[in-house]
Amino acid sequence: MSNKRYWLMKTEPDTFSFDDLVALPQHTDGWDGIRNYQARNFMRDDFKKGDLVFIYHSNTDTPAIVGIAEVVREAYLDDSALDPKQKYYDPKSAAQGESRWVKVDVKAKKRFKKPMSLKEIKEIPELSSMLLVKRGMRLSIQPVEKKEWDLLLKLGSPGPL
DNA sequence: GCCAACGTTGGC
DNA sequence: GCCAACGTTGGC
Repeated sequence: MSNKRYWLMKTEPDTFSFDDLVALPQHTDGWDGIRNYQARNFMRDDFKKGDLVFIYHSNTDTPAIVGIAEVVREAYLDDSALDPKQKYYDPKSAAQGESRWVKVDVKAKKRFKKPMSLKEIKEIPELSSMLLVKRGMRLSIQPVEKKEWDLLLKLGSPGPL
């Protein structure tokens, strides 16, 4: 487990919040609906069981990192792409008969006692390397460096769910 | 393979 | 609601 990696996943709290994840059985859900190749490739090729993930609320009043989750199941097919009734329906996948997208299962572990807002993160020079603060960076799944992770952990004071 | 048009993201 | 940035699509 020495090669554990760290990640950040965005979610829009109006659609699916950290609290929604916590409320589920085992605090666990499949992270489906990712429809971007770069994000998919991270999940498919690099996400390993035991990796840790910051959950980030985007497109909301105060965008912020709000908690921590753990990867509990590695990549498997995201079949929500095949169902026309689903929000994340993907006609191309349906035409192929197999989803081109994948999901992983994540389990909520800790809640930041002090959510780290995007505004605060931007004010910390040591975090200027984060993809999150780069202009125009919309990637919904991003790698996080260990030193960035450790600093955010210290600042966010993670506690029980 | 190029690239214009279009759709989405997401901060503000 | 605005709109810049970016990704995808599809005609050629």
